[in-house]
Amino acid sequence: MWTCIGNILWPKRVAPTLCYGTKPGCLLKAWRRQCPWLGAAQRREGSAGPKWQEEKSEDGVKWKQLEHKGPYFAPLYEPLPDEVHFYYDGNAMKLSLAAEEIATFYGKMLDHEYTTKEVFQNNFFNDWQKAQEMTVEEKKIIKHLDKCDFTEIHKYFVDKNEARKALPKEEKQKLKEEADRLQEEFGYCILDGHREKIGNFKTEPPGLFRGRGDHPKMGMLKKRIMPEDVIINCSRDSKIPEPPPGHKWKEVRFDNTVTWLASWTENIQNSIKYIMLNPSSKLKGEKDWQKYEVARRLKGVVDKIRFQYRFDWKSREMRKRQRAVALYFIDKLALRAGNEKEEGETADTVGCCSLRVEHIQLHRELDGQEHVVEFDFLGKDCIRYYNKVPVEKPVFKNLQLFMENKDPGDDLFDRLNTSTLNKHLQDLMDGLTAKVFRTYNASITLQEQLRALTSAEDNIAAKILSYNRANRAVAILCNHQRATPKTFEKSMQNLQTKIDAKKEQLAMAEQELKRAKADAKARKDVKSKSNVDKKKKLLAKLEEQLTKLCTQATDKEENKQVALGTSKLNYLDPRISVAWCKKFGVPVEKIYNKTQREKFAWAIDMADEEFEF
DNA sequence: TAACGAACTTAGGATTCGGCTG
DNA sequence: CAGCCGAATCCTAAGTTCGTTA
Repeated sequence: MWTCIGNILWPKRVAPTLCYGTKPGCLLKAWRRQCPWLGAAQRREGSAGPKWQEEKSEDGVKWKQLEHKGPYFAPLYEPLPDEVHFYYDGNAMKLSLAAEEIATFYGKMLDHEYTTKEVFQNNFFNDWQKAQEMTVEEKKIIKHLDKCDFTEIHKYFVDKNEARKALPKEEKQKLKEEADRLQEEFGYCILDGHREKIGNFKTEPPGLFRGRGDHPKMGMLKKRIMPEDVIINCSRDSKIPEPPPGHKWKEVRFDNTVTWLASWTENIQNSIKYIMLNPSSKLKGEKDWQKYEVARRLKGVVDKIRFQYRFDWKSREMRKRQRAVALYFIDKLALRAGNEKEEGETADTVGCCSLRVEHIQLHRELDGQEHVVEFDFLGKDCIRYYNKVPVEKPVFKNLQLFMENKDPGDDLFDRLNTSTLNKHLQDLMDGLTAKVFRTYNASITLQEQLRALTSAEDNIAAKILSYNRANRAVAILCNHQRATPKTFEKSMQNLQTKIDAKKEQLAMAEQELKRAKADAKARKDVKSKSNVDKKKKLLAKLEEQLTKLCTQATDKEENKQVALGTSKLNYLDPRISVAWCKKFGVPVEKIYNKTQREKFAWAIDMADEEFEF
């Protein structure tokens, strides 16, 4: 009934239908009822009775006990050796400690494209010149960035890196052991009696802010986090973490309605950063499970919702029409919700609700298709979304209406925002928000594609290729892109060389077969006949190897700019993959690596081959 | 109801690892 | 054994969502 994964007992094969159709909150309760270390086992020990369980199901409570060591702080800045100089206007200049540290941030990045951007340079220079970073004298001298010469600093760090790489084995081993020791000391916490891995146990080191895309704040100084900036969260009765010697925490609090262990406010966007648990933890696993259960509930009502929004395309109310068209995009194209963003604070990116007129173009007819919408905008992380989509006629007509008398920079959906959209979705299904559609459509697509692409008689390699294709279909739907790997051309060439070599071998084998056949015909003895068979077999083997290489090449080419990891990690119900593995005899290790197996431990244990999303 | 803040998930690029090859 | 390459891991930015406040 129960099974131990890592150091946690999980319910074995919780029937997925058990919680189907209930509120998200009920999932947790069902889990708790069945999870021994949350319920029965504790009671048996007599340490906690029903009262404990009651407390546990208290609204918003995430844990009962939390103990940890606090975050790890990287060592302070080490000044440059005397022979490494910074030059201003051709003259060597010894900088104050603070100013020098910031100079090294820039120097280290010299061969990065960032440092060629004007915004980056200006932001850096502005922050560098601030009083608390540069002394008055330094500020008097250092007036222009283009007179600053960081090349010696840059070289120093490049050399240092090389030296580290060239270190003898034992030295490297020592460094590794030290890192392991840190992981051991700071990398875990005790949550409700179980040792759980922390996701990010180090505070973020200082440096220059690297925003994505055209970020107005790129190059600004990201300050060093000190214990005095950090809030610790743990249980009241636990051993309170010790701040580093000579320091104090900003605050120690005991809030069991949140999941973070420590937090601080970051100085670029003034937002809060958190130390949280690793995805392998029960806390995160449970959350993940819930997420997919909500998506599965959407499966039950999605037809109704689709009918409803089609109906709303004809509504008298503009508000409703816009909502219905937006929802159609979110559903059909898996667009993100698209919150409004503060102008000038971040890069100019949009999602569905924040689309502007300039982001779409309408074509009554395009490439032989009717009512085509051409999307072209920058989404999350400044990744371009470009797509030409034939839409249903009422959608097309509505879009024309929404765009009437508007400037390119105006909102397409001017009567809509994410909050009103989500409010509406909440009415359609408990727990439904815009992002659930992405999860649902991703997972259902994987399931359908796997069904369509997998043949039971295929070998393992072919099955994995099918899996990757299904995975890729989802990644394309969700627009998960990556920069073409730097080594792509080269590795593609290598593969091509292999293919060519194989072809040559094949041609040779063919000739040999021909010769063997002729020989057999002439001699008509057993030996020459068996030789023909041998050559035939060799030929078949080579042919198989060639097709394998060719599929590999196709796979690689198709994957050039597609990132499979994001959907695998965040959108695909792992139980679909696990069930597929079991059904087709594919070892789960072929699909999930070690980290992924840890994250999806709950699903690997729970799903049998019958599982259906 | 808009603005803000908090908490959490999702994201791609950078860095490191580890196995293979010449 | 160095040097290369793809995979794994690390890193932290950038989203979504929801609750609170003015």
